[in-house]
Parts: sequence; C-alpha cells; structure tokens
Amino acid sequence: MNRAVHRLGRSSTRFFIYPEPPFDFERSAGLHSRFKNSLPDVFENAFYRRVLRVGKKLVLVSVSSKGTIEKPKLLVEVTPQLGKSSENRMLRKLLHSLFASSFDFNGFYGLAKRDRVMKMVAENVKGLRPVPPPTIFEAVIIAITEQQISLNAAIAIRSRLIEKYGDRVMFDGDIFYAFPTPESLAKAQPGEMKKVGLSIIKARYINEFSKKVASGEFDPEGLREMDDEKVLAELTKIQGIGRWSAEYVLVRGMGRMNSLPANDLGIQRAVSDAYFKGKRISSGDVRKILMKFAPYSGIAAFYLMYYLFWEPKL
DNA sequence: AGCCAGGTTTAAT
DNA sequence: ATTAAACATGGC
Repeated sequence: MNRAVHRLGRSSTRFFIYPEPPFDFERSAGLHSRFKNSLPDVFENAFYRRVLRVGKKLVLVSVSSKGTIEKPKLLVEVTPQLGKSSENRMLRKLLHSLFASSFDFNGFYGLAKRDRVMKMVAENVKGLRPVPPPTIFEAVIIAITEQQISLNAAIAIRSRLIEKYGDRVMFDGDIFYAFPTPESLAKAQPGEMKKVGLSIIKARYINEFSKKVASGEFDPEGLREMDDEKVLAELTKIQGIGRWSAEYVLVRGMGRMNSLPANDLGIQRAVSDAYFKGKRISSGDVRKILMKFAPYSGIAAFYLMYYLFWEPKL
C-alpha cells in the first residue's frame, strides 16, 4: 500500500478571484478545521489547501484572503502551473464553484430579517457560505460515509479512506491527499476498505458505486442538468443511497438550496434548539420552520447548524 | 461503560 | 405496509 508520492513541478501561477460580497473566507473555508482531521481539505494559518484534479493532472491550490467580508478578494496559488488554456479554464470554473457561486445570498438575508431567530443567526455569521465538494462523485461518497454515525466518526473514517486510496502530493515538506478517483475505489477490495472503519456494507456500496462511475454506466456530473426530482430519482436507484443521502447530495453537493433532508438528525437538533427549546421534533416541524425561508431553506438549515454547533466559541 | 450519532437494506410480520 | 435487526467508530 505504499504508493508513490507525486512530485509537483516547482512552477506556480497566482491569480485573484472576487466572490460576490458578503463573503467570509475564514468561516466558509475554515469550517473543515472545526473537525480534527478532515481530509482532503486543509485549513491552516489562514490558508485553505486542497488537491484538485484538472483533467488527468493533479494540482495543489492554496487560497488565502486578501480582502474583507464586504470586499472579498481571494489569492489563489496553483502548483504546478497548468500548460493549456483549457486546463486553466477548468480550474477557474472549479474554484468558482467552490468559493464564488452565484447563489443569491441577499435574497436569503432578506427573508432571514423577518424571523427573529434567523435574523440574529444571519447577522452573527454574515458572509458564511457552504463550500461544496468539487465533484458529485465525492458528494455521494461523503453522504454514504456520513450515514447513521456521528459526523466526527464519519470524518475520521473518511479521512482514513482518503489516506489509503487517494493520490498523494508533496508540497513544502507536507503531504496532501487528493480525493480518491472512482477508478481507485472501483479497484479496491471491500474487505480492505473495511479496515479504515467502514462497515462492510458501506464498503460495498462505495465500491459498487465507484465501479458504475468508472465504467461510465453512471455519470454523476450529468445530474447537474436535471431538476431536483429527477436527481433524487436517479440517485436513489443506487444501492446504498436512500432518501436522506440523495437529498444530502442535492443540497451539499449540488447547491440546490431549496431542498433539504428534513429527517436529518443534525438539522432536527438545530431547529429544535433554535425554535423548540431543545425538545424532540419531527421532520414535519423542521419543514414548517424552514419553509419560511424558501427557496433558501437549505441555506437556513446550514446557517442554524453552523451557528449552533460549529461557530468557534470565544 | 454505555448510549447515541447528519441511515439503509434485508428480512421478518 | 409496517417494523426490527444489523452495522461501524467516536465522543461524552
């Protein structure tokens, strides 16, 4: 299992991107660092780093803020330099989807003002945005790993999966991991995958799904063209993807912010803490509250959870 | 120590 | 059609 470490060329490019204000880079990109070891994303010393795949090539991107919440400006450093202009276009597009999605946050803030709780939450963490995984394939694997067990457990297991099956890249003496490709997880043996802490059944789900993607039988990126209902229908055909996982992929992986997994225990806890004094509530109660923020109910859920569970305490 | 955590499937009524 | 059991690890 000792794979080679990819050596990146020494060349690098730098450029700026300008997300729509307001954008809080620290909170948005730093969310990963609330968890102990949250590969493949690394946020350290105000730098967000991650290995991205551009075509067949691996690049390490380092992103840091050179602006403010109201005047966002991000410095992106890419190593190694990409040769072709088509590659550079792909990379820009990826970075745009990570940090500068065209989502209408002011629409959400407008609605939030009309609700006492959400107004307070939105004012406190203004500029927070979800940073989605770069591929839908990754979002599906994230969903499977996060089924049933706690986020902490899931992230620990997923990080070990990434260490075991993801390509490695060396930079400045540190090792970074790319998220495993469908091909590498398709080749993996479920019995081996289990060793990172996955249940055998999840190992098989991931393995089977990866085979379908690697062979071209299933094209996750094609889902982006479909409407919400169609996406849910396509995803739930996959073994191991139920209602919750499909909705999770939709909102977390595809930015379909009008949808949400109302059964999600985390969302239920957040809505309960914020609106029902912590008493046990149903998915119907969750819907009733978050519907007020349609078509931004997914964002509303994210803001509540962030504020209640992940906002760093002083 | 033991129970609950951002569920899904299979196999029983 | 509804319900129960099995599954894996981490944190309190």
